Amino acid sequence: MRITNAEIAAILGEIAEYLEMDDVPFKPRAYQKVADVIGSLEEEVVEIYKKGGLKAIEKIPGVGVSIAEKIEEYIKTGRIQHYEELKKKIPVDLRTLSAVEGLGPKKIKKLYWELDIKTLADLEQAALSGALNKVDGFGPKSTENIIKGIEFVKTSGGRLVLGNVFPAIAHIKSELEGIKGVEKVSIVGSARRKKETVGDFDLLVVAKDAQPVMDFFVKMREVIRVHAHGATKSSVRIKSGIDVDIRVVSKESYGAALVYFTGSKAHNVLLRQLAIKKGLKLNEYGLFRMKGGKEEKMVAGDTEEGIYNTLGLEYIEPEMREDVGEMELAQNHKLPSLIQYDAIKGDLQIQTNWSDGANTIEEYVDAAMRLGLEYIVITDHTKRLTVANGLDETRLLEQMKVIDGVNAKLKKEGKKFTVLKGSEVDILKDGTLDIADEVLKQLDVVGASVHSYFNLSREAQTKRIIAAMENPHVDIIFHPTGRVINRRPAYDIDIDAIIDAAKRTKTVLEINAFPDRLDLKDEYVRKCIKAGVKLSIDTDAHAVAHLPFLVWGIGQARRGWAETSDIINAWPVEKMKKMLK
DNA sequence: GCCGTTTTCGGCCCGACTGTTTTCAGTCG
Repeated sequence: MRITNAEIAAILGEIAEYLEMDDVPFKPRAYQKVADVIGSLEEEVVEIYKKGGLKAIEKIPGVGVSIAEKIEEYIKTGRIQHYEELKKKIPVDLRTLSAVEGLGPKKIKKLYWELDIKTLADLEQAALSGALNKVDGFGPKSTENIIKGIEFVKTSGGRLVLGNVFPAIAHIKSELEGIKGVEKVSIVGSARRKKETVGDFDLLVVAKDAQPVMDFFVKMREVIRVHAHGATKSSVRIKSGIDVDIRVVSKESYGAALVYFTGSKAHNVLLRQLAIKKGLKLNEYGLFRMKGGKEEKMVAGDTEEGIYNTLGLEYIEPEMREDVGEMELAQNHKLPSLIQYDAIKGDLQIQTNWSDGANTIEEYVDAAMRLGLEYIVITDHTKRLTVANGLDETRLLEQMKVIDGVNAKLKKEGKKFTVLKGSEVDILKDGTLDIADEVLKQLDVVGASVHSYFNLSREAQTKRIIAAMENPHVDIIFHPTGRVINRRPAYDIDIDAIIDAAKRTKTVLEINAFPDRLDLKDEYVRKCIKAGVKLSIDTDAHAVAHLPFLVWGIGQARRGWAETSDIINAWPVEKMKKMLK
């Protein structure tokens, strides 16, 4: 069983919480910081250790001698003595108890000492029996909130897929925009950074008078619970099970507030530290020049650009604000120029009712034209995928003739839109394909993907996919890692070997834009770009309603620092066709 | 416990809201 980064991050995070319980100064932050870094690290810590030993571990940002030794200890022995000792002292299910809203390390410690509460079940019993009420600092209100918090931990738990819950927040945004006196409403937080999953939504509102906004917000029809209802800040849970936080600021502070509430937290900490170095102070109201410990003058605040520029930085796009090296690039004015949200010219993966899609080729053409695309590629499943009514060679050839007909009609009507011929060919267990080469070579775009034998060994799975890339007609590997967020992990593959092979065979790797796929994920996108491997952004639409999913794929590409030159379907179609095999 | 173009010692990001404490700690983002 491999030791994962998530596992190491979780333990370091728990150490931070234990230290917090004892009011240890500064160490909790050091541990928490490393936990965050490792939680979002590209490379497996185990691999880093295998390659470079203890010294390599120490090179991870935030890791010094002491934490590096603890990580080594964990890799070698499967446990960390220091952690075991902390846990022995207060043997509680820290992870689960911390997940209860309003419960932090101090309260967890207190409840353990006073009532011997170790688990969520203990906590629930104490809350329901009224025992909780009698503990100093816990009143009836706390008990009530804890009962609700326990319910949420039990039923939901975890983050939701951004693309799936986004419509709910978009609706709330438009409702708020209708309130008199509201000048602007922005969706901020991880949703603005286009993280693939979100724990909550954050909204920023510019309005002269905050009270009417607060009152409207907590009384909206979709609200099922109000966590907080303050003068400028409120927080609720809505019917789709997600929390929404709102904050009202004045126009002068809009840029500072955007920066602050967009995050990430780690990115903000870096900005603040930079401000201090320059004798400034940054908060959600603005950037201030300091004198004798007091704010002397606001030097920026109404725009994000103003904040970044005054700090000597190039403007950093939200999708890059993750403390993964963007600050240094911004200081040196070397940020990549990210692909724009309107840059995609055609969709390279679409399933029609020839296989398991819901709509006809013509219906996709209409919908794609309305969205401003210039072309689409029809890529129905092939014969091995019988459940999807996959096409064999005969039906595929037949479909090509139909597409010729559609194009002729478009031309006759004077429409500048093209339908390209493609396929989503199945990669069989041994890496061969389920459609003959002489048919594949007649297609404009051949995508190949894995839909079976997800559990092959890393070696066999990697070899299988590379074999498909070596086929002279395979242009793109669709959803290269096969993960489905919150449902299924990626197949076990050696991603570096896949990327090397893609480079060597001039095969494109897909960024599948379907909200719960987003496959490749952001860190692999960055790896591809570093390696010079080209990418495509495709919806994998199974209905015309899925075509707008492009936005999630573009978001993921931007999180991977992709530029227009990296994404083949952002190029003129002729240039793209020339690049394909 | 970590870190360094103000430092190898002495710092370490900042503010709102809640609940219960009669003046503020804890939690959250």
